[in-house]
Amino acid sequence: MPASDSDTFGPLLHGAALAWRLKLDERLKPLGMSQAKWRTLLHLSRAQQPVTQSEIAARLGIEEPTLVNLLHRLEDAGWVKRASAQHDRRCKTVTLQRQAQRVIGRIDAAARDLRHELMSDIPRRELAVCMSVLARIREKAERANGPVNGKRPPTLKEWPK
Amino acid sequence: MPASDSDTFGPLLHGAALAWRLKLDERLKPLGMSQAKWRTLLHLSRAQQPVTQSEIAARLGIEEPTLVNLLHRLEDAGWVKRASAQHDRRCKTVTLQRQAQRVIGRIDAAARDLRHELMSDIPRRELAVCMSVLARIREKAERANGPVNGKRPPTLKEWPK
DNA sequence: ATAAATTAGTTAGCATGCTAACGAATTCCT
DNA sequence: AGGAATTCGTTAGCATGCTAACTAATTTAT
Repeated sequence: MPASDSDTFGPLLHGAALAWRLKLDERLKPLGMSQAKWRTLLHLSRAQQPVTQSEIAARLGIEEPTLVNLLHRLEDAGWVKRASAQHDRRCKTVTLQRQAQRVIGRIDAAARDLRHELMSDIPRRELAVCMSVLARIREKAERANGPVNGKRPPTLKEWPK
Repeated sequence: MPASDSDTFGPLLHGAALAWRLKLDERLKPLGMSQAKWRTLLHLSRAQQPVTQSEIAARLGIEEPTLVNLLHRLEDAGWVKRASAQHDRRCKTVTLQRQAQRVIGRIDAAARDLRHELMSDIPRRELAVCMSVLARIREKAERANGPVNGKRPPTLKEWPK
């Protein structure tokens, strides 16, 4: 079933992304997990060194406040622990709890299964084309003559009045 | 710049969708608009007949409660008005306000411009392949052996205790 | 005719994302 | 040394999506 003309690119893109996330969330829910949380844990489990919040945010491609929120939920549920770093008291290091290390394999498996189900019968070539298109679009959307000033406007405190 | 192997499909898909939405929101913000609101208005402006909420939700591919929320904001901002339908007192019809009809052209233009900027230099063939891949993935993610029971569980009231 | 089922919309509560603005700590520059 | 700038994490407030559970109205079936 080819994508019809009435199905324009924008909605199709958003719809596919949303449907994927919801389906994964549905599968992970019995494990007390969700996509965003899982991606975070996955990154932590791969890191050899202790990791700071800004590193995680950068790696996941989300903003710091978003991550703070996410970590709150992960911490409340006992998946991770935060501690102040000694070398720099601004930083906090985030580490996996025991429980998380034990369960993470099963969670990864569920995510891998879904990925396989969704993409396995799509020819390699088509997938490659699709990815390159998406990469170009994301690239442009992230640049695309944004607000004229590349720099953020000064904070109120800097211009006190 | 081809999508690298390290950029796996999932994050790429979500990233592209998010980046697109944020960029459009950024452009529409000066007009007091956003992607979700604009899609809703667009549908209303195309409809010849008065439209009910469930029709809109179905057309936009979102759930009813999501739409209720959206309409609240649109109504508060004076873009649309809701009224009870005569033929069926359960229904409400949603109509565009004057103000909306006047501005909607400019909003569409902004959305069209962005679409053009993001996709214009991508070859037609590649776009078609990408869309067909996305359609297949969305399709499967929406079905993909969900919760075993195709029917929703009964409400508490139906099984009073 | 009436009890049961369905449909339309709502409310409540959550998840995931954002920007703006801020405090505390560190680094940089003179 | 000391003020300015930067960096890290936070809070507050919003937007967009979801599911669960509800009320009110209508339709269906007995």
